[in-house]
Amino acid sequence: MRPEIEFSEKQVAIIQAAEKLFAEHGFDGASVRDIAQEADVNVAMISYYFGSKEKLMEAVFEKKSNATRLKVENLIADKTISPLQKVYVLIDDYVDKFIHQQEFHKIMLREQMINKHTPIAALIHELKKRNLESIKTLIAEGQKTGEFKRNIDVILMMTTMVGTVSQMITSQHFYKTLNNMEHMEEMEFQRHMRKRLSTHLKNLFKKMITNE
Amino acid sequence: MRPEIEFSEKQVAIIQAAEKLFAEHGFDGASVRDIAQEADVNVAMISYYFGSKEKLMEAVFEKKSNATRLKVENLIADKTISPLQKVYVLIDDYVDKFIHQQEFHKIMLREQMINKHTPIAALIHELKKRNLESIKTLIAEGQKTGEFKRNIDVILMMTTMVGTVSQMITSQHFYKTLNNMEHMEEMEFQRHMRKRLSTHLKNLFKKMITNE
DNA sequence: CAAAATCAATTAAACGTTTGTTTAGTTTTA
DNA sequence: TAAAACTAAACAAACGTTTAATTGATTTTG
Repeated sequence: MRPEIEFSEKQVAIIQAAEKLFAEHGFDGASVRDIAQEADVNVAMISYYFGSKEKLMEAVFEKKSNATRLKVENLIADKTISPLQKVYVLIDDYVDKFIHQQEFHKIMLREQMINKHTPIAALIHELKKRNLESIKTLIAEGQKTGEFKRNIDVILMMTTMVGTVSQMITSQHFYKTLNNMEHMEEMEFQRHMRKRLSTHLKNLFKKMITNE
Repeated sequence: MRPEIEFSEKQVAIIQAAEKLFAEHGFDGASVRDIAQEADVNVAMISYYFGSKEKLMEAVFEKKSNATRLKVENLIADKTISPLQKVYVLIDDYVDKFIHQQEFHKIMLREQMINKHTPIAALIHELKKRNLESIKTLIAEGQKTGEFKRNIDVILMMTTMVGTVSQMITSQHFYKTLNNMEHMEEMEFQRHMRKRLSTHLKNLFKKMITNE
């Protein structure tokens, strides 16, 4: 296990600025000069503290992935709701998170697209593996109670969930013009997308995993 | 309708080189110098003939999208197979194309991720809209024969198909290590992926669109 | 018909910009 | 006073694009 690293005030400012600008403009789109300006810090401080832009990205990602991991593990451990309800919460959480942090998730998608084994790809890998394990135990739980059927392909099930949401976000401009929603307020459109994605995925998952 | 443009020998060489290198290294990853070398042509010829790297990409994309459009339209018009079989063929074709031209499809994904209304995004947009129309008529056909049920959300259905395949390709390295397949031959792994994706999507679609 | 002019094709080289990073100092802190 | 924090400036590499000159072929002209 990695020891927790203490960050100074300026380091935190840099990480926050990076998180914001990476999320808004992507990894390549946010230059170190932009980030330094946003954090009100000299450009050289980024290399000084983090070594490189890439390492800075790792720090940002590590911060975010810890939160995600905890949330999923707490959901699985919850004894007050049924396995199917947990799956529904999982879907809603994922849809919400992706919609509200679109640009940041796009960075993750881009990073996974590269075949290179970058440190960031390794971190994403680690997070996904952990979450997949949690979800497998959740499915097993549902199978024990008889709610879920046998022979569920959990990996492809998750691939479909992540893929559907990603694709929806990725092609949202296409979706907008297709439904004459260009004029719609951004917030309203996000609510619409959230609802429609959630409904679609819950229907899909119910058919995939339950006995009728 | 756009008039067909005649390309000289060198222009064709450039387009082919670009198609190859874009597919192997992505848009940013393939420099104009690399492309010029591959086509055995001076760097300046790219700007001279196509105006810019971006415009070159448009030419490459346009060439490819014509083939796709024709294939889908021919499938829909086929009177020898049932609507459900057509959907299955559609799935297989899409899975195959994506698997065999992974890097090129990644370019399309990246291009759609950018919110900017680039000319390439517009071309993708156009192609997708056309294909979506074809598929809607296919679904309507199946509904008329009673094979398919009413109230099918075609847009989200396609989002799930495209998204699932994209996500599988995008995270294939993760998938490999998860199943201890790092050692597997690339061709064999592709066959495996193709089969598993195809099966999963056909199951999914059958449940989504048919009455039982 | 041959010479001259015109135009597209082609080239090597340079341009201008942007990028992440490093250097060589200076200031602050302990 | 020594180490850490911080800075302005320069650096080096890569990129897409443009320039200016040359070649080759085709057309115009005398």
